Amino acid sequence: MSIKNNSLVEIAMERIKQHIADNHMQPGDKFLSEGELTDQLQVSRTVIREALRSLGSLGIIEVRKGGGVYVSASDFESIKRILRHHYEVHGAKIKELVEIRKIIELGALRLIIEKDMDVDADRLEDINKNYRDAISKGEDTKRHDQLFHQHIMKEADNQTFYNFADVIHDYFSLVKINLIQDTDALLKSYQEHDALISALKDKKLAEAHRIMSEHFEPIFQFIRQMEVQTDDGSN
Amino acid sequence: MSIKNNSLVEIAMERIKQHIADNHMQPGDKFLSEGELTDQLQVSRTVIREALRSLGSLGIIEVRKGGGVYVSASDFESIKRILRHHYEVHGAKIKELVEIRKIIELGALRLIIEKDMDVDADRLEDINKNYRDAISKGEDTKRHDQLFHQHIMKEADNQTFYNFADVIHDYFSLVKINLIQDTDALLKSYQEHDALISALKDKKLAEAHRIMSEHFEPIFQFIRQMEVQTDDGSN
DNA sequence: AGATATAATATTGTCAGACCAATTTATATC
DNA sequence: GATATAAATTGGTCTGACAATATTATATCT
Repeated sequence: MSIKNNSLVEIAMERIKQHIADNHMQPGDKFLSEGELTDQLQVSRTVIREALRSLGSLGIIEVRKGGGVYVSASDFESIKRILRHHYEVHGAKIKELVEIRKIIELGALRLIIEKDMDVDADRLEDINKNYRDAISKGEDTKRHDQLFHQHIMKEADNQTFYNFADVIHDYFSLVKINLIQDTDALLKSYQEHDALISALKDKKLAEAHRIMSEHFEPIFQFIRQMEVQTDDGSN
Repeated sequence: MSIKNNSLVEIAMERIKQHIADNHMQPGDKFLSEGELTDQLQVSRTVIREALRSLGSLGIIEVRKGGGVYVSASDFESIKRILRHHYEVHGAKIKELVEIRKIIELGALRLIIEKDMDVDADRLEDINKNYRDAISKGEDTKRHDQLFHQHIMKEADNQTFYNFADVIHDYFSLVKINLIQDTDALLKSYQEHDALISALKDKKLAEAHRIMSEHFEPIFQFIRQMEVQTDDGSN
């Protein structure tokens, strides 16, 4: 409150946010139109439009041409956009991102087991079977692998955690990695998934952690190789 | 690329971002003015202004009245802003956030020990001594506690991880928790810090994890109490 | 009466021009 | 060469207009 917003646009943004919060508006609810806002806030349409445009790009509201203004579904799409731009301009340190992903996945296992959640083992095994089929048929395996890990995240029963993990994953997916895995490596990956499911069923945290750590080894090894090749001090 | 941007504003935003990325512009660099942009992109000033306003709120550029447009410092300040908005409008689930913080801190310990980093034990002990002094003097202890944990994050030698941890911490700090700790609890916290330093020096991961988990217990206990009190189904 | 097509209205998108406010740059003065 | 003043640049806000799209009301037909 003690912050003085110089521009009318910032004041308008604040007022609009306040209106959403005060009225406990939910995602999808229809908001005031530009005209109603100009009347209520007593500023020009220019100001209202810039405020709405900003809030739109922040993922707070959604403006539909001809349709009006709506409270936005509050996923973290705008955060992903920022990180995408950040990556395009400044790049990313792949090793750091993989370390983060490992921490997140280990964390998910911990949440599941410490909170004594019963995982949907059937679903996980189903996903993993599709993974194995894709491997043997030589199809695209990446999708199935991602689905497996994504589903583990979901089992952690923590929506905020899941959202952040999703943001990290989106950030990580920008990095193009040329890690080619042969069939043996893929089968090993499949077996690790399987062992992971067992460990989760038996609620053995240390075991699950050990398997997951092992599961991350190939990519760390790949990174180490890349670092040796390009030891020119860039990054 | 295949995404069709309907509005001119979105196209303009894309072009502007592209210009920053292509020219490898650094934070602080002067960008094109509104006039120059209207000339180059051949759209009205309205469109340019809404695009710049959006990019400004995303933390990609900074617009100074009378001074021009500048490439913004690219830390994660804008992400924090989004989460603040998100919190103001939709609130946050404190339990989920604490779980995330625990995962992050455990992850930091893992990084330090697995990467065989030698922690700056002197610095950590120094910080912790100040923490103890504040406790005995009845001063504000929170700052010292935060400093300790923040410094552990830094020791993990992963800037991206540190940035994300900082974002989470900022998000968490929005939640007002009325957790009053008496001197005994605070002293226990201090001793755990001390034990943590020892475990890090000796590179005992399991031990460090055990202590950190114990360190998080009081707040989890507090949350459980709150949940019992307000079991009316709201969140 | 109910479904359907059409017209009217509401709402957002873009444009142009004007003026104010703040900053930056150029100029004049000491 | 330093300083004060004037001019030019640049962003902030307002107004009015028209286009594009979506929603709502109306008329029409079965």
